[in-house]
Amino acid sequence: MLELAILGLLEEQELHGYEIRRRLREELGFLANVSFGSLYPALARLERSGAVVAAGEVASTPGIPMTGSLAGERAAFWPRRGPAPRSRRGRKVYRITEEGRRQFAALLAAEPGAGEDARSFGLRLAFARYLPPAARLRLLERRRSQLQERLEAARRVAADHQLDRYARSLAEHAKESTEQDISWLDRLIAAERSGGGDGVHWTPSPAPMPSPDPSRAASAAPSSAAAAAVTKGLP
Amino acid sequence: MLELAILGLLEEQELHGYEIRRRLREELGFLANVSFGSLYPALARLERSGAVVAAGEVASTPGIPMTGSLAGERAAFWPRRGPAPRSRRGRKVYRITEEGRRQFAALLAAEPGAGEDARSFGLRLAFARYLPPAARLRLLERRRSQLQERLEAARRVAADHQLDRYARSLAEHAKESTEQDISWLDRLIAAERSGGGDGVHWTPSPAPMPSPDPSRAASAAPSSAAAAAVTKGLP
DNA sequence: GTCATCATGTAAGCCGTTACATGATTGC
DNA sequence: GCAATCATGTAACGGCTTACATGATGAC
Repeated sequence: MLELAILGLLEEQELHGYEIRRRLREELGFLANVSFGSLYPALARLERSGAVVAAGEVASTPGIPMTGSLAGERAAFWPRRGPAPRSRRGRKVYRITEEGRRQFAALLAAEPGAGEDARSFGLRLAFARYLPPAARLRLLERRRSQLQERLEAARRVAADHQLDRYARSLAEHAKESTEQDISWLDRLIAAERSGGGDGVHWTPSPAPMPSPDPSRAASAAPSSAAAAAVTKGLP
Repeated sequence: MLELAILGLLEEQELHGYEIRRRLREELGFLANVSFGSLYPALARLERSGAVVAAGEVASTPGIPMTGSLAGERAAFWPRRGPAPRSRRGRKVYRITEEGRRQFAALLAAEPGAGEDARSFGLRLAFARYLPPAARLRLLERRRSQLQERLEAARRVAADHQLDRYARSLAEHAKESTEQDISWLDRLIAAERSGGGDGVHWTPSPAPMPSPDPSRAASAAPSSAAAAAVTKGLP
């Protein structure tokens, strides 16, 4: 989960840990309170598995040899957006690798058996543009059928006469918001079926991206995949 | 959390582990997939801490001495509701104690600093009838202010032009459902303020309940505090 | 010079999950 | 007798949180 979110953010641009956390908090509503205690170890894992590299290390991609000037090398990887970097030491800017893109695509497309909650779905939807249209549709429909089941359960509960006012109100509210979630999904699915074939919204994730062009970090970014809390899950 | 849910269910009637899990799944939408691997250890902890006792053991409440016939003693604690008990061995029927009621009241009233998510709130609301009116109001208002903050964050995100269609849709949906949650809460708060003072809905939890009357298990129960998933949290 | 913020990390521990192991009861 | 369901538990492990430790930079 965290890995997926991190890789998704890094698909767009290079970032350092602190900044990743800020985006997680401010832009993705779910995962709002990931702490450094889980973020940094996650980054370390990703680095060990070869999914990301810390800036300055040009990975094993040949063609861009190190100059020998570490400082110069690192300077080239400072994030360009935002106010000029203020602190320039201690920051470890991470970049996603080909292997990382592969992992990202795999995580994104993974169809988790039972453990798909709203956070997981929301996260995947936020990065849905990296998903091939068919997988996107499956994601939406899988979610829809889960919500449908939940709706039926909610209806059963709400039908219980014996609930006190609080439990009843809770049950009815649950029923109603599930209904609204479903109709939202239905709109998304319809849009996907009709206009979806245009391919406009598919940025193939494991794209051939042979030379890690530094200018990409500065210019690419259709902005962060942001999207606040669908989840009632967190604060 | 789990402890709170278990104690809440046991406030109403005696139950054995398997049945507790069934209710958790079917009636409380959150906590839908607690597994035995967490449920049984939780029950064991509660038993060790004196919050619950297994049927047959009359706790340290004097006045109802053991007859010596264990089988007879246990028979008196089979749950009376539902179809006649089919399997009659291996079941450990738990009953809440005075100490358990104390713990329940404490857990229910606890004001968790930051870690209050929808599950936690939903659970507390489901058992809100055990909360004194003032605490109930605080619970609702605390939740409202959290949602208010979330709404503002969601608005900021939704205002971002650069979102792709999926992230945008997600952000807008999040904004709208948060708005609806807030207006639902506002209705609850209003109801609480006006009609709330009647005391009708307060069953003081740590009530004096000196002799554990077996008939209570059969007759009391204003039904389980049930209420399905407010949480988008789980399946 | 000191405070707030930025920035990275480690250690302990909680809470829960999956998977495994066991056995009784009922229906066929 | 066998399978399904009911019923209880243990063991290993995973992920995330809290709390702690450290230090650079910039503002005042």
